[in-house]
Amino acid sequence: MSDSATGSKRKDARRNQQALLDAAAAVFVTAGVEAPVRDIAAKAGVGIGTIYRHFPTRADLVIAVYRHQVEACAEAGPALLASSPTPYAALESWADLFVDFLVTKHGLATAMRNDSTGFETLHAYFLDRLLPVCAQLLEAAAASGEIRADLDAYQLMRGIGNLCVGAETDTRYDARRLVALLVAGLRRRVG
Amino acid sequence: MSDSATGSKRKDARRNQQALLDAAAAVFVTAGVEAPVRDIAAKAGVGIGTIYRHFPTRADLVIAVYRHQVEACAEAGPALLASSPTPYAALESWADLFVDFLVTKHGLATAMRNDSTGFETLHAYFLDRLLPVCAQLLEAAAASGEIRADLDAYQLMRGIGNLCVGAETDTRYDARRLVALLVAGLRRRVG
DNA sequence: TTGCAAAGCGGAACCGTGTTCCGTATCTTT
DNA sequence: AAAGATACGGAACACGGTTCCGCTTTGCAA
Repeated sequence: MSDSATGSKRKDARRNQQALLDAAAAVFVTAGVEAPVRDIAAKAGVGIGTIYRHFPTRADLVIAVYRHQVEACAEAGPALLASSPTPYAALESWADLFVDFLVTKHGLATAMRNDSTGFETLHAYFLDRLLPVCAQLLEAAAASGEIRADLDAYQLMRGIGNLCVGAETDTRYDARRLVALLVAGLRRRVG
Repeated sequence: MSDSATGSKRKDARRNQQALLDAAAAVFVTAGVEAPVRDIAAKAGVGIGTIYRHFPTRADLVIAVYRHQVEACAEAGPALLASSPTPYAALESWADLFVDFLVTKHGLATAMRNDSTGFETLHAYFLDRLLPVCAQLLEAAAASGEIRADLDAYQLMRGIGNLCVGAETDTRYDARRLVALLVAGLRRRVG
């Protein structure tokens, strides 16, 4: 994942990398994840070349900015499983958490679906980190008999991600609710 | 919606418009809905200016190309309601139909979510035409007591559309199934 | 048939974005 | 202080959408 690991020899390089991370975080909030690279560079007070040296692809930058939150989301999985009354309840809560994360990051979900720019890496990162967590929740809920076992974690993750697309720019659309409905669709009937 | 209504004075203008529609349809199949405008113009054997004169925005072109199929989808709603055993079954079938339409049009769903180019018009067209149909199905199924009545047609439409994003480029992802699950989530429990 | 105004055409040119590349500046080490 | 390594900046290029305007075609009228 590039040299995002903050370990460089030169002081200016480290300073610039941090400046870029800060600038990117700020710009992402106001202008969305797809903000022009030039804007981020400008905000950080560095040239365009510098941004590309530190983060070879846009995805690397986005990942670096959101790494902590993705990590938190991943760690919440097992935690919820331990603290919830049933595995299904844990799955519900985790889905909520994940949706919140996607929706509050202006355009993140949309960006990840955008075939255009090299966002496949981003997609891959999310999958790598969160798929196992989702799978664990899904399996637990299936094992407890609360849900059907015929949907794999990959599809559920993609489905949740997709439902979040554009959620932040449309007040008539409530992604969290639709995701809840989707998860509810997994539930065995009769209950 | 522009002069898409094939009524022009000059013969060459009408010919070119048809050539553009044919070319666009062909290119959409092979290169997706987001194919470069230049490619479509080239395929039709006309200049770039011509394409913009006939279809002021990309969306107008896309709409013109798919108008028939959208129409068919709209008309299928009432028909299914009449021919299905229950309103809920009709809703299920219609969702399937709609998903098929979106998924088989290379990138249509994705394009509609793409904030970038003027695809809002496209979005608006789909909504105008299909929302009432969806609403009717939803209301019927709610009235029959098969589903909960607390999700409006707009959100369901958006949800279905979103679930179809990227479905054609990922063999591990089955949009139809997820949409079925979402619809199932509407169902009242207990059965 | 011919003339001519209206309608339509083509594509060069412009804009905004991502990305590359290399001469120059800065840092670190000795 | 000098030299080598490292990083920087931003001009330049690629690409796709869109505009604009001089030129061509068409159809009507004389």
